[in-house]
Amino acid sequence: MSYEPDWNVLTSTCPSRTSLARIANKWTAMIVIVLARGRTRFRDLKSEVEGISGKVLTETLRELERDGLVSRHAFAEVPPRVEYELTDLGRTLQAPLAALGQWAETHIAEVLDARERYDEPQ
Amino acid sequence: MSYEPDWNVLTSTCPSRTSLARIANKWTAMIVIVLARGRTRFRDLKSEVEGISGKVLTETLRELERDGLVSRHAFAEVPPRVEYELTDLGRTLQAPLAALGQWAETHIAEVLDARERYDEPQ
DNA sequence: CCGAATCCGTGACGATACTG
DNA sequence: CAGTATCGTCACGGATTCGG
Repeated sequence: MSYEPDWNVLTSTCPSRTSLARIANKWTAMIVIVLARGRTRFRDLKSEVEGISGKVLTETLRELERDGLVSRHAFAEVPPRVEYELTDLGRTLQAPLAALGQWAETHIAEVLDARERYDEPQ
Repeated sequence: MSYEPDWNVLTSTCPSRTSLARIANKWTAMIVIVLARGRTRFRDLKSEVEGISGKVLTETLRELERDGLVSRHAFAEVPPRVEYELTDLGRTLQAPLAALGQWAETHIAEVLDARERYDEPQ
């Protein structure tokens, strides 16, 4: 669990970059932000992360499950019910990704101003 | 500068989501991590962010400049020299994105273990 | 030579239809 | 309801060329 300085995301062949690619992603950020509130069913996740398609939600959840960040709980019912929740490892991502979401919301006014200035040089 | 609760990255039409999409990105994260060390020229940026193509680096820097996170300084020399640095706004992103990079490096062993378990169920 | 534009292939993403 | 499958589109990303 100690920090391993040999791993460097800036090195193209370093495995840590594959992990960065997964977590530095808008869908991942939004899904983790919602899952931070607690165990959530697929359907609710889909409606809370507005605009995500079922396909992309499924794929992203699979990758997060594969990386050990999310656990999947399926119930043998009709209609089916599947719930997802953050693992202990996933919960360590909660704060960093919530910070990104907060940043976007807090600084969007400055960003929009900058875009205006950039888009109309005159 | 106060937090504006009307802005919500989970809402598909909220402008803050476009900002999240830009910052929750692996290339953005790596570029900001390198720029955090100080003003850097294009060529050095390209070699420090291993594996990034010139095209993607140019495009990402343009978008970061447009969003007011990075400033561009071009010199009329031969060969050309262009330097990039974080703006004040961009520096507020330094900590959150460095945290993501740190997370990837710190937890990669656990992630790799999880992948192994997921990929060979037996 | 460095920075950026151009060309083009691949893969991500969304929409729809269908199954258990 | 929770996927899976298929397809069409389009942005991302790499290789190459251009410009200064």
